[in-house]
Amino acid sequence: MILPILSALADPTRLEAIRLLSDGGEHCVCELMRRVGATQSRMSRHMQVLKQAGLVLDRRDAQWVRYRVNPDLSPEVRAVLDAVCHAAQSAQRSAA
Amino acid sequence: MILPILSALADPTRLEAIRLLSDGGEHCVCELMRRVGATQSRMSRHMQVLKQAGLVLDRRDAQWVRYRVNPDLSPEVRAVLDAVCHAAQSAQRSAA
DNA sequence: GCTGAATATGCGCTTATGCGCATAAAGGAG
DNA sequence: CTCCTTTATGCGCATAAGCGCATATTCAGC
Repeated sequence: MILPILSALADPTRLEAIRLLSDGGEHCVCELMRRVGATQSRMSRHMQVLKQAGLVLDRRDAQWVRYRVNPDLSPEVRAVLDAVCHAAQSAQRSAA
Repeated sequence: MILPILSALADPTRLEAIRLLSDGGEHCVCELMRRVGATQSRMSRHMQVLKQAGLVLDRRDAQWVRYRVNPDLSPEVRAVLDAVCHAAQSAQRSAA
């Protein structure tokens, strides 16, 4: 279903987080919270929401938890994510 | 900004409504409410949200108000909308 | 085992969201 | 002017969402 996906993306903290993850790499919570400007608990909870929506996967690595975009997204959902990230990027560019 | 767009789309009633409008035509509130299965006030309010987000335009025609997808959406937003509608349609197809 | 860093979670609070109900407003028909 | 249809809106309510704070949990290093 696309609705939980949209709900998950419709939040500034989560949108920024998944935009950062869209470089294809893995990023831990502490890095995301620094770059997004969120507190620890807030960042953690938002990542849970993205995970629950199936948009991201996490992996324990020592004391860190590395998040990445779910590589097995359906083509349809993938297209939505790409379009959203592109639109977010364009908006940011024109604001700069 | 893409965030209000996503918030507007992240609701079942609104998503279904804009999916119906995505045939490119104009549709009045009474038709939308029937096809979506919503009460009148609910439908009216949801259409206001879509309008506020810039996704749709409305036009008074006698006692009806005809809604249509905003033809002047930026290409980026248009791409998001298309991807979302396509994903919603696919989900519906596989559920049938 | 102890300490510190990284992450998750329980709790209470505040605000936003969606709803129904009733009513107002706008316009056509007689 | 009156009545009917269509649409919008004020109001109150119930629930969801997001937040900070404190605390629990997990793991590495000593």
